[in-house]
Formats: sequence, C-alpha cells, structure tokens
Amino acid sequence: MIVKTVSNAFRIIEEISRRGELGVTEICQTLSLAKSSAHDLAETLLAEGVLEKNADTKRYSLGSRLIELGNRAQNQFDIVRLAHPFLLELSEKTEETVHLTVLDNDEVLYLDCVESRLRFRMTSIIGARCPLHCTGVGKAILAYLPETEQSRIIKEKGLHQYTKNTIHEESKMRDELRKIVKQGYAIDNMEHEDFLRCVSAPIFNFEGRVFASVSVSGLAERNTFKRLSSISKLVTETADNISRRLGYTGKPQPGH
Amino acid sequence: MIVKTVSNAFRIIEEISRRGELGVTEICQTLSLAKSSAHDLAETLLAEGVLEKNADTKRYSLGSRLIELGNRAQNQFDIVRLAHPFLLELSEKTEETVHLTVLDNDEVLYLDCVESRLRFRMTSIIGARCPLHCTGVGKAILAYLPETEQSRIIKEKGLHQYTKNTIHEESKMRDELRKIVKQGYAIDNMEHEDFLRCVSAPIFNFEGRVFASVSVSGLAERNTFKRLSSISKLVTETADNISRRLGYTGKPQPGH
DNA sequence: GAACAGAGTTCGTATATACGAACGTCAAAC
DNA sequence: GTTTGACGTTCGTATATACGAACTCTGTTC
Repeated sequence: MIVKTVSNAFRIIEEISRRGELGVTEICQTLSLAKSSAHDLAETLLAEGVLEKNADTKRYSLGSRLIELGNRAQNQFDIVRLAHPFLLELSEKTEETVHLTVLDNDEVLYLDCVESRLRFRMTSIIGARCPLHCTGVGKAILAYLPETEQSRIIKEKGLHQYTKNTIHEESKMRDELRKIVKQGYAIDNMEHEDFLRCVSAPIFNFEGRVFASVSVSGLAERNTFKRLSSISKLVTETADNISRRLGYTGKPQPGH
Repeated sequence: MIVKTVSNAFRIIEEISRRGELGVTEICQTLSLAKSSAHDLAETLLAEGVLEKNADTKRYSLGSRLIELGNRAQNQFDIVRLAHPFLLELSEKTEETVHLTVLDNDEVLYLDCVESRLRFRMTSIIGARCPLHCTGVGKAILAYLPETEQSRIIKEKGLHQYTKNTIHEESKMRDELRKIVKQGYAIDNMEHEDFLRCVSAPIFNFEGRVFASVSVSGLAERNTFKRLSSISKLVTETADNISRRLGYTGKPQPGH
C-alpha cells in the first residue's frame, strides 16, 4: 500500500530541487494539491530540516538535512568506499577527471568523482543522471547487458540526439556496443557534450553482472584518440581491479 | 499543522541512515510504529527510490534518490558555489585539506571540502555535523556569536570532552573565544581528534552576522604552531574574501 | 517432516489527513 | 489612503492512513 502523503512530500521536495525556491501557491498549482495540504506538508518538511523557509518571502528551498542524508547514502554505497582509492590512483596517473557511476533506473547515476587539478568544479556532478546511449560510462554498461535488456532500454528511452556525434540510429548503436565488448572499453567522442571525450570501462559484481562503470574524461583537444587508447588500458585495469575487489572472478562476459 | 505521516517517513530514513539495513520489524520496534504502518511507509519510500530493498533479506537501505537530492541541495546552497574557487586556491597554497562549514542547529555542518593530495579520503566528511566547542570551524563561529547565544549554546549543548585537549571548562572557553576574536582566527589543537590541528576563520553575511567558517587542517606533526600562524593569514584572507563576495562590507565584529 | 518461530504481508476499522472555503496579511495600484 | 489582488494561514468536514489481528512464507528445530 502506497502512502500518498509521503509521495506528495517527495513530489514537493523534487519540485523544489528542480526549480529552486517555491511558495505554497506555486507548489499546490504545479502538483495539483489543495493549498492547505501543500502548506502543511511544506511546514512539516521545514520542521524536519528537509526544507528551509525564507522568512521574508515565505518561500521554501532545500534544507541542510538533505545534504546530511545524501551523504550518508553515498557513504553507505559500498562501491564508493571501495572504489575511491582506485579512482584517486587513476586520476593521478592520467591527470584527468575520473568518474564512478552505477546503473540506476536505466540511466547512469554519478556516485563519485576525482577532479583533475586542471579544472575548477563549480557544481558537482555527483548525484546527476545521464542516459546510457550517449555517455562513455553508459555505453560501457549497456554493452554488457543482456540483449533483451539493451532492446528494452533503447525502445523505452530512445536514442535522443544531444550533439552531432550522438549515435541515434539503433543499428549503429548495435555495432557500437559490439565494438565495445570486443575492445573492453567504451569511448564517448563528444556524444553528450561538445568538446568532451572520455574512455570508460564496465564494473561487474560477484555474479558477473555489469552494474557500474568508471571513466576518465577531459577536453577533446587534449584527449586525442591516440591518447585515449593509451589511457584505455589504465581505465580497464582500474575497472577490473574494482570488480575483483567486489568478488568478481571471471572475465567480463556480455549478457550475464 | 505537522503531518505525522511525513515525520514518520523521515524517522525511518534517519534510522536506516544511522544503523544501515533494517527490516520492517526492527523499524517498527525502534520507532514505536505498527508493523503494518512501518511496512507501508517503507514500501512507499522504496517506490520513491529513497530506500532500496534487498530482495533476499527483505531489508531496506538508503537509496540513490537521496544521493541525487542531497547533491542538488548542496549545489543550491549559494555559499558552496561561491566559496569553492576560494577553497581550491587555499588548498593549493597550503597543500592541506580545506573545509567549508555552516552554523546549523547549534552545530557545524560540513558543506564542502577540498582534499589535500596527501590524504586518502575514505568516506567524505561533507554532510557530517560536529559540535562548536571542540572544532576550529565551530569555535571560529561561536566566538563571533552574541554572548547570549554563546551562553545558550554552551548551556544546552555542554562542553563534552572528546580528547585530553578539549576545552571543557566554561571559563576557559570564554577566554578562548575572546582570544579568537582578538586574533581573528581559531586554532583547534587536537581538541576533537588526536593528531589533527587546524586553523579556521569566520565568514559573515551581508548583515555582518557570522554564519559559516573555513578551515585548513592537517596532521599535528606537520602543522606546528609556527606553521599554523603563518597559514592563519591565508585562512583569514580567504574567509574575508568570501564574506565580501556575500555582500559583507564591514570589519568582522563580534556579537552582531 | 511436522511443528515452530520469526519474519513480512494483507485486511477491516478508529483516527489523522486532504480538501475547500473563509480569513489574515502585505504590497502594489489607483 | 483606500482599494485591489495575490499570497500565506487557519478551520471545520469527507477521505485516507495507522492500527492490531489475522495471514503467509521461510527456514529451523525436534
């Protein structure tokens, strides 16, 4: 039995997290709630520290409690604790930014990041989601999923074109995924964002199922294909080491 | 009007975030809920992605949605976006780890961190909370609060002794706070954790009220008092720069 | 292998929540 | 300076939730 009260509370949090500060009226209109209900829910979330309230404008924004809980969640994901030292090492060796992502709801969720010293971080990418088909981390995972899963995800999510390089034809995507399995790593050649190239490799759990991936990314200018192919070895090594620490014993096998 | 349903949902999240994976029975016992209520709430949180459920053990743990929301919250705190470049610069110059904290519920909440390359991070401190009286970041804030607030906080929170260096007598704490105001920065000499020393300075908002602080911390061995006093200048400069970017115009003034 | 113990899940009813209307409150407009 | 309008807040009632008991499932004990 789903408790609608709780769902509505999270709909409010979600809406504020997307649009920033909101007042009671804006909340109840966009979510089709009674004004009084929106008010009571927001006040409860305020009391919980999940939202904050601007005393002047009486509008609500995200509160510090979420930072606290979000971080505890991140730390409870074993993969982050376990993988972080490997990410640090990879970033040291390549002098580029390294990401760790997991498969979550047919998307990649960014779990951890080690920044290259060369790039200022303005807002962290941790917690962000991206599609599978247009990112290195996503394609590395997609390639090793069972074919039925690949088909389902492509069918449901589509192959939205983000840049001129995005692979948006299903047949080409099939070729690409086969190529990835063959070489053991995926390359994102500005398929999601212009100017950005990355190499990524899949991480397998103890059952041999792909569920996460690691990547090295940087400016395309700096990261020629030649450089990427030399980096690819470090990336696959890192991913394999993490897989092994997770109890994976075999060789990466597609479709399991 | 507080909505108890929502509060209970967050009590469940909080409990799981503290104790890790829990089953329905453990939840309903520790929170004094009916088993059926705990079940319904947990299933709703599961559907929301806030919790995850181990299919074998049927126990619940924190979900990826919290990571997502937590990070959006962190990015929505203007101070983080604004201060981050300053933190990076401070970390570069000192080659030590730099933290940004805010005053929250009479504690310091760690909002951001730039790691020294010398130290592996296993679990991030971002999102953690610490008392004011035994940390550099806390004392830097406490010293600039109005005296009535200082007294209230000390009375309510006490001066719990974490290490042999923790200042746990109220009169000594008063002396310490006066000293901090006089020099403009606070030093934590292994008062919270052994082997760790840090220098911290307060950050003021446009009204001249202290609400955040920045610190440089590292191993006591490396950070002699002599080194700390030379670092202190960099820390206070950094804090002042951040304050100015926040619209603060005056000189740091205690008690306003 | 039956009985038991321990968990999670489902189901009918007393209490809490969601709703809509009415009420305050503030600021802009005239 | 009054009016207007938009917003947040409060209040009484129809619906949803919380409760406890009954049920199911799983694995363990005898």
